[in-house]
Amino acid sequence: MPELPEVEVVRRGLTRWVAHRTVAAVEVLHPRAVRRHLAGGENFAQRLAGHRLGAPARRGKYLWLPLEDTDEAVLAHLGMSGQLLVQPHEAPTEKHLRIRVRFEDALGTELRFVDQRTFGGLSLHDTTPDGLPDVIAHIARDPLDPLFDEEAFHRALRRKRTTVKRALLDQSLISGVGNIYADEALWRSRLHYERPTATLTRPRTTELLGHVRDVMNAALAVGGTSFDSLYVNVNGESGYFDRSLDAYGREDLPCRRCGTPMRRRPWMNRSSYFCPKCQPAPRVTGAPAPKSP
DNA sequence: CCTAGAACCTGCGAGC
DNA sequence: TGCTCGCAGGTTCTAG
Repeated sequence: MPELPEVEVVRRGLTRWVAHRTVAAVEVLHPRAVRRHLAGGENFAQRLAGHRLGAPARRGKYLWLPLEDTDEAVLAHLGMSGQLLVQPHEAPTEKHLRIRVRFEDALGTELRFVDQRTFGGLSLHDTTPDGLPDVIAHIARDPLDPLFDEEAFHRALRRKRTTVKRALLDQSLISGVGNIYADEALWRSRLHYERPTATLTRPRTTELLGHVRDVMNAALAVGGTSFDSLYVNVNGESGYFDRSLDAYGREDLPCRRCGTPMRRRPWMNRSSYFCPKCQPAPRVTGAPAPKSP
């Protein structure tokens, strides 16, 4: 499941293999893969052809390739199963190939968007003066962004009446964190996923953010090794970081800190993994805090 | 306005 | 063997 580190690995791959190449033709093989491009697949293909792609950028789980001669960018989101692959023309067509991008040069490779579950997609958008595609203006900076506003994040946590894992997954507060790294950072912080955000002190927020950054950087360091010359490895499922996970997927296995069996709880149509001893449930779950003095 | 929960989608593995 | 069902989950939409 691609979260920030996996998307960053893809961005680096695109920087090396796709940046500064000129699009010759685009083939859209599944309409859902361009559903964010409201004018449709044909329009997407036509407007991309003939343009040179710039250096890929990323915010959270979104990445985009600016067009070098206009104020537009190709926006990509991998959803849960999306892959951006650089393949030789002659490579067999993947079962779930959704979009193919051919280039004018003679390098012999093309860019493929492959996506089994079709939650991801590509689209073309105008960019704001700071280079951000306009449709992701609501996405917060991610914790690896030097301009991430930690103080504003903490104030938002204090203001909201929600729980800490919900907040970590709220891309308008902090971007790039998904279910896996949320559970990892919470385990490292010894915080239960249902801890009300309004109870977090400033040092606790700082500690939590530190763990979010640490676990993402650790995954990123490992992810960098898993890609070879013709293949932009985006497959979150193959899981090079799997062996380093302390919480996610470890139901009934001993906590790596205290040995207590880890637990899994259904949570928002997915799962939360945690240590019942290191991460005790908050005493007042869901009790509304007094709003005015 | 704010928050919680459902819907979207497909393949895989477990259980019968 | 072949079927059903639960599960995986990021984002967006809707209901309350």
